[in-house]
Amino acid sequence: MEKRATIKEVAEKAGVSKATVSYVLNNTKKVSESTKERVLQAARELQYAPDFTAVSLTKKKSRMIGVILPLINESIAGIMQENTYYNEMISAVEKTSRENNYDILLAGLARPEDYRSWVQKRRLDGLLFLGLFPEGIYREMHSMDVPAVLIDTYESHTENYPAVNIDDEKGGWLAADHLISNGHDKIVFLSVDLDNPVEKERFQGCKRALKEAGLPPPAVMKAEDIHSFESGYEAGRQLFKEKKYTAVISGSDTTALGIIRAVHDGGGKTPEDLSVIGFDDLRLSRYVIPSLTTIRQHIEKKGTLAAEKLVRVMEGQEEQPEMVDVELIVRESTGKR
Amino acid sequence: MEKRATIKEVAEKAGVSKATVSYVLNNTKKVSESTKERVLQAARELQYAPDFTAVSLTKKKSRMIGVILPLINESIAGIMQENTYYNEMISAVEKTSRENNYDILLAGLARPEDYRSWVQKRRLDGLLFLGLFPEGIYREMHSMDVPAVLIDTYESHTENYPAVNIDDEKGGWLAADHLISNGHDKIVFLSVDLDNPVEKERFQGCKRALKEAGLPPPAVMKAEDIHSFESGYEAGRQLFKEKKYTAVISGSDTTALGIIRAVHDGGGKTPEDLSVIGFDDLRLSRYVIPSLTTIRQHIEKKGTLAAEKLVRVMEGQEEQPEMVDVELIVRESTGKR
DNA sequence: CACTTGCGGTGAACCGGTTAACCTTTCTAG
DNA sequence: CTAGAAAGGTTAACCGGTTCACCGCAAGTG
Repeated sequence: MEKRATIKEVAEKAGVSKATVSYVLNNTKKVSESTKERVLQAARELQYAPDFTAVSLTKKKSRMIGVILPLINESIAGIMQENTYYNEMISAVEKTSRENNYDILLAGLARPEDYRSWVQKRRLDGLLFLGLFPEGIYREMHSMDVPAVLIDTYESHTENYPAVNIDDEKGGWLAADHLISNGHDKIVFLSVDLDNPVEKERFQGCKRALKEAGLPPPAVMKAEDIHSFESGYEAGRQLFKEKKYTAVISGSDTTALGIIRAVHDGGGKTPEDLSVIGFDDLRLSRYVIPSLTTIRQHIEKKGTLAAEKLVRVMEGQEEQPEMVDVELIVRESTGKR
Repeated sequence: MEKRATIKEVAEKAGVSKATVSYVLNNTKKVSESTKERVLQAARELQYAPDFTAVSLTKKKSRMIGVILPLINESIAGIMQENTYYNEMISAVEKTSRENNYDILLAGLARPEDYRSWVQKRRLDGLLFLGLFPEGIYREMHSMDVPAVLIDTYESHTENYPAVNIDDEKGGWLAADHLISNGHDKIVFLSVDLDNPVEKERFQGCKRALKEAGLPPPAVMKAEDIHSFESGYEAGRQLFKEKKYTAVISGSDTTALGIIRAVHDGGGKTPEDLSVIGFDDLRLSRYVIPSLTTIRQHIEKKGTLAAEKLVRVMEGQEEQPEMVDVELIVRESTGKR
């Protein structure tokens, strides 16, 4: 229908040159009040909005930031469908970005080389990595000199990118300490991979708590992944069958829910048969039955902080890593031994 | 660090003109095998990826689609954090889009005029509306002739945009019928606004089921919104206090969870004290305790369908509305009267 | 009164691609 | 042997903005 108006049309309508229109709209050079008014009027009437693809070309800034999510089965669906952690994060990021006039592009990318070409193609001004990615990626990104902020990653991998973390060690400690003070001594730590820095930190925290209580390090049980209900369910089934432990520390609330369900299906009860402690404190965690004892991390705050940090980095400022505090939230899924 | 390579550099390196490079890369004109090889080689070595902002400018296509979410409190957070329905949808959309070489831009827009300028600024090739928006928006969009596909909206509003729906009437019917055949006759329908076409359809379905069973139309109870745990909790609290009804039909699984929790907190049990039936069948619905009886809509399928439809519309094809089937999933949150 | 200065504005190059029009060579056919 | 077509490239205009260099004119200066 209507064609979008261009700057040329606005210029003609206002009887000035393209340059003047640009100066007026960007407030980037002195223009007399009267012409300014004429230009603005014309722009308004034509419903003019500058074409960012053209602007990006000259300014070399797209005002878009890429938000990169981990893939499960070649798709971000795995993560977004199962674990609302990411959703809470994304919404916070979207909000902060919009407030700073950035649009966000959402993607899960498969092959490392896709990252580079994505950034190049879209001229992304910055990148937000949600979670841990293969190490090579960061180096690759670094070599193209694109601002980035990392969430939930540790220094060993970051190539000096600023990161936003939580205090995972403390989280692990809080979880273990809570269980210990409820009389548990047969505690198991559910883990996908203790080499993952996040899990490693949490595990360190657990160990420290147990040590402080004069107990040996916790047992470790392998899980398929840290995000899904199903992997929790599977773990829960085994734990309930073996009956070797009285408490389990799970990597996420989502997984905790799976464990609890498995215990239930096996005929057991939470926390009577198995105390379960989650991680994250998702929205739903206070509503499920039993509600989840969990380590709360302020997800929204983390997302906001990361986005703000990215904005500053894109503006050329130096930024330091930041650590968000965690907190133990005691609810119904854990109990006295 | 490294500057991104431009087509000019590739051309020089390969000893040909910019045009030739473009022809080779887009396979849009005959070029001899030998030159083609040289060009590809040069492109590879320089890690060249065409700049989409430049491409968009000439082709007048950005290969980006905008995904628009409803706002709660000026942010999409409200919806993404509470109700995973949207997340499941978005992931499906992202996947399908990527497969078709489109990137997605995520946004919740506040004022109607923002939509227009957003589309213009970003040169969006198409729009996906998730949910119902103020009527004026669609007209506005229509006037700019941008392809769009609507999800969960009904004709009265759509200005002839193709839409992807579920059979809400049937959903309502299935829910009511299930309850009736379990002996319930004091059923309440939880609703935000019966003028909302989605809710209206579901309510129609309920009424039909009750009528077919020789019962009067169901009572209606007002809820704050259809998406949040909290609005369910509030409703549940009241319902349990009044004890006038034996079963409630909720607008979403999220809300259902809130209801169940409220009953629990009041000292009651689900389904013994109140049968609760949800809508959506989210991932978590089979894991919570009690697991939710619900009307399943294949969310992922809906998202995929909608994205595919949008791709076709953007390619100039005519498209018809589509309706996805729903299905009753019986679990633990409903029981015999 | 001639000479700078400042104001308000314009022209044109440029960003990085695409593509229509055109130009050489070489091949084919009459 | 020559006209015409096909093959393989190149040139240059264009997309819609931004911005640098420059320009005309009125006001200020010595």
